[in-house]
Amino acid sequence: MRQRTDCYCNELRKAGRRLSARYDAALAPAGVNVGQFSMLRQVDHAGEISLTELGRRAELDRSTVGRNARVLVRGGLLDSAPGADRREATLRLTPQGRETLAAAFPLWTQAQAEIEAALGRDAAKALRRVLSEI
Amino acid sequence: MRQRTDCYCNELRKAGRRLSARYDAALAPAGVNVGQFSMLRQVDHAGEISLTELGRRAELDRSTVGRNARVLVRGGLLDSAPGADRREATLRLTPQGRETLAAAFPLWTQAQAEIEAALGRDAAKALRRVLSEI
DNA sequence: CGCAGAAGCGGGCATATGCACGTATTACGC
DNA sequence: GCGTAATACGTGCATATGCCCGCTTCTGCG
Repeated sequence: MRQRTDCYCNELRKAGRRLSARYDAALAPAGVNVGQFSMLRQVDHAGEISLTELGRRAELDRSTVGRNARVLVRGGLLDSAPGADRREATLRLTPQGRETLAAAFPLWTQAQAEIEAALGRDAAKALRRVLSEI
Repeated sequence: MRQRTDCYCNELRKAGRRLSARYDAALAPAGVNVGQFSMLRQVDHAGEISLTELGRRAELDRSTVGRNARVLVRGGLLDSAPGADRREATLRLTPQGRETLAAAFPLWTQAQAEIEAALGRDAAKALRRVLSEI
């Protein structure tokens, strides 16, 4: 029980916290965190999307998506409306959401570049590959 | 804004969710999740440790450690007592905590081995190295 | 057409995470 | 020795995450 072997999962989670903090700091001037930025991006890409579908794409529980979206709706970045299928709640970017995304994008790009530079191109590429296999 | 470049941070977070789910499932028979397991392990290793010190080692906010520990104290796996420095709250494993750790350890080892086998030794090693640099 | 089963949601419950603030205790310089 | 700083905590606030339950709406089959 006293072995000091590191837990892959714990290491991954720690790195996730560190990296999230870096991205959050980089995105702070735009007023969003990295999770919110990713959600805005995905909604932008889809144009209009239901919570369930967004959850599928983001690999998040639907209820999590619903709550995370609520924060952005409250903040005026997303608009939630019943879909054609009235069971669905569909999300769209508001004009303000579009502005925020536009403001956040270069900040995110910079953060991406910094990480890539710190790791090196090859290591960054390898990281992507390994993460996709987990 | 419509670029499809993946966000390193988001990929890392997603992998963290997936991997955590795997470890949590593996550890479920012991009644702990991967975060709790890691905390038990660290307390076991330290013997007795304050919240702040535990936070430093786990790279977690002290208040987070306090709340996470509370769950384990409530569950009878950890014991919380004031330290010699009466500002500090020190944690120790209870006998039940020791039992749980002993039960969880082989489950965790198995999960580790499965991940390592899935990624391959070298990739697993490379992953550790990259994660430590993030 | 009508009804059973499926699909989509919201909300409750529990845990995880970080920040800021207030309180208690200790350390240190004068 | 005293008072100021520093340190350790707990708690409130906000967000993140997943599971389960119950309600509404659709779908598809007889």
